[in-house]
Amino acid sequence: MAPRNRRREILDAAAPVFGEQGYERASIDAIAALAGVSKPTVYSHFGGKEQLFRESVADSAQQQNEAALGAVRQLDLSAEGWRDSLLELGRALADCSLSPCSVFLDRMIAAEVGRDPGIFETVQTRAVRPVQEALAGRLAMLGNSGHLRIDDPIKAARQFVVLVNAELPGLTVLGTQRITAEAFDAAVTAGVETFLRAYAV
Amino acid sequence: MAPRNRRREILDAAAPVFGEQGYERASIDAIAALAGVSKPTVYSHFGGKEQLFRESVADSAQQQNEAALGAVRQLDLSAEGWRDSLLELGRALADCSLSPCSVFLDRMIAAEVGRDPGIFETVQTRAVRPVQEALAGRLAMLGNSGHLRIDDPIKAARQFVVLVNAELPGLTVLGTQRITAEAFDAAVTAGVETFLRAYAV
Amino acid sequence: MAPRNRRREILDAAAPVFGEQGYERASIDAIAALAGVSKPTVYSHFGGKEQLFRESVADSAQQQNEAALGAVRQLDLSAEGWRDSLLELGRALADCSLSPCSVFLDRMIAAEVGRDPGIFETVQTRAVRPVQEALAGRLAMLGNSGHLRIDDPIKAARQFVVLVNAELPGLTVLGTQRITAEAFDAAVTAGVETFLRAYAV
Amino acid sequence: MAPRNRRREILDAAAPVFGEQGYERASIDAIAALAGVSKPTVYSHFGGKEQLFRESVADSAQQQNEAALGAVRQLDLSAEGWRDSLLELGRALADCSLSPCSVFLDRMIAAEVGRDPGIFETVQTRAVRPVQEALAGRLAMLGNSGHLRIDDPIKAARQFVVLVNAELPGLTVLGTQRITAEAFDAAVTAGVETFLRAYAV
DNA sequence: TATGAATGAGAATTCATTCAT
DNA sequence: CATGAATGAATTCTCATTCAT
Repeated sequence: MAPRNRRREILDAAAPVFGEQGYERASIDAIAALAGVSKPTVYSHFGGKEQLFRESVADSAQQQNEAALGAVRQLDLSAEGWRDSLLELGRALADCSLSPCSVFLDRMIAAEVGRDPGIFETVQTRAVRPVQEALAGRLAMLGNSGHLRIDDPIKAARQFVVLVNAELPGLTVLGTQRITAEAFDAAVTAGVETFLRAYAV
Repeated sequence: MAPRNRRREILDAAAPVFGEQGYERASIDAIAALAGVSKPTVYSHFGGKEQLFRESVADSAQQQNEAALGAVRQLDLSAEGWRDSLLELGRALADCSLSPCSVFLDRMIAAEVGRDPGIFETVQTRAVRPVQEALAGRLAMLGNSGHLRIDDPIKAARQFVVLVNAELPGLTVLGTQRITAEAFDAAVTAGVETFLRAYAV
Repeated sequence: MAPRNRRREILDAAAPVFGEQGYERASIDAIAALAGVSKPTVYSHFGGKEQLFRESVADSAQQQNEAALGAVRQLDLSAEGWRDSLLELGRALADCSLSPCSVFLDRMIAAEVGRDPGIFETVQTRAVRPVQEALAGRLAMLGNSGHLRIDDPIKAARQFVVLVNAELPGLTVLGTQRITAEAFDAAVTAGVETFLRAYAV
Repeated sequence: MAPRNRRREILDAAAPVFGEQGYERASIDAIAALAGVSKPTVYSHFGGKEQLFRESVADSAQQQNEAALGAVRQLDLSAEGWRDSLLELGRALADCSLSPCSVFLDRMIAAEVGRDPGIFETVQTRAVRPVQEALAGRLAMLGNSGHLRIDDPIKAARQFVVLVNAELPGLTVLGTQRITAEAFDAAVTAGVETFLRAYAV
């Protein structure tokens, strides 16, 4: 009844539809139906499919950002806890990568970057870089504490992320298949261990 | 006149069209026109758009496979040469990842894996795994020679690949933008160095 | 603040929008925006697009009527002045035909008479016939004074009008293009002269 | 069965639909249905609504041209017959003006000239001017034979046409209503007589 | 086998019109 | 009264796919 936040409802419907069907196959009809509104309402709020798509990507990037940033901020820098906490951070970031939101983003930017290069920049700016920089900052602190040997914190952060995620695309068929907790843990641990072998003092 | 290899001509036309436009936007008309044949000819050879797409993906995966396998086979295992050669292999694999063929595959898989998970398996089987296994074999040999400490060769191979490619998507906007030779070299070198820090004896 | 004459404001906005875009293309949105009111206000005042259109046509016909009637009333019937004055009247009527209001009416009638024959009758009753009758009356007086040989005043009036306007549609592309004063004068004069050759005693 | 001339069939269907409904209201659906073909066939033959419209107008102008030119060519220039023949020509031209084809053209150019000024020029070039010039030629011959006093043949031709048609729009509600033969004859005769009073020697 | 011509199904988008406030 | 928000219906256009030749 209460027509509270149509915009929010439409965005929440757009993300999974775009994510599952892709930009072209996704129909405004389907998004409107899932949002429980009519097609013209979508148009009056977003202007058109392309704009809705861009806003949906930006919105998902924002959510992605917040989730990942939260994880990074919880990294324990203490001498006793940092190793376990780094593994935990690896798990959290890998979990973020498997979230519907992130799977959606990955698929969309891969598929649509040719048509609209702007979305790549959007996602980089809103989600990837902030997380990378936050993570780089933490790694630098671990460097300063003498726990890690960090020459270039941004590079190290990027490598941490790719190592942690190295096996997941293959195991989850790009996020479309479930995975056991054990397999997940093993994959993340393998990445973190290699990172530590390369960077630990 | 001589309709020698219609099939080959159509596949060669399909890859760039699918690669640039994506599955949905690519039209059989465009592919037929680029191949210099008429639409029904495409249908008589491939049955339909979906099948043509699958065969195009498989075909590109095959090419991708051959290029990458060639690079792996040239890895020099000698005591004097293996380090430089490993860096060279990193460059070659990263170069493969930026080839139109590979960019095409990445985009297609990302876009269509939801609709047809089979293509992921196709590409894994035809391109990713053979290369991974070949690379794993070489790394194992370097382990046996005492140059590297390789516990799980497949895992090491996967990590080598992700480290080598870690920076490239960001630098090239997923393969859509050119990059200077210096930037390319620096990115690859950073990956190989980290790999060596983690794995070298 | 004072919502004095909403009705008038909407009619004044409707005429140019209908005139420039045509019935179908004209949107209530555009009219409401130009009038500075909201869409439902238009509906509460006029009931719907069709009715608004009819009222707009009737309103324009009224204005057209008044302008043309004014010109006819100024015809000088004196022995010395009637010839020059008749030419002047030709100019005035031709000028009316080129007014935005008249161009609007012509376009609307042509476009919509099939859908709503009533608007033709409206315009005939409110604009065409009153002018024709007034002009017929004046021509009859010139007949009575022995200056013209008028058998059927209404017919003569109609012929006067068509002769005076004979060249204008072609020269102005149905009122959409400007025309020089010389070309205008020559066109009107040619019509009046032929009228006089046919009707002058 | 025999898919002889789709193009012709579509044009023959387009004219009445555009003529009765106007450009905007006319739907490709309706035209396709009347032509007995499917929508995409219309698109493959004409590219789009706008182009179909232009071709339809040009086609109607051509038909209009041929009918009217035929009438003009039959004008009898002999001393005994020219007066009766001129009246007959008036009837023929007036009849042309009431043909569905001509009514269509008049409505379309009036309604759409603002949106697409090109159609006005098309109709002028293909239908109006050729007829005007042919008629002007004939009137000039009657001038040379000493039957008429023709100063400017083109002007005379234009005036002949407007005089002959002066009453018809009003009587037929712009060609949408039938008219008795008597009324038609009286209207045409009135126009021709006035023309003769102005131009006969 | 190759093709020109045709089509059925479906997509984005727009707009007159109506409620709830 | 005036309005912001919402919708049902309709329209143009595209495309994969199929016959008849």
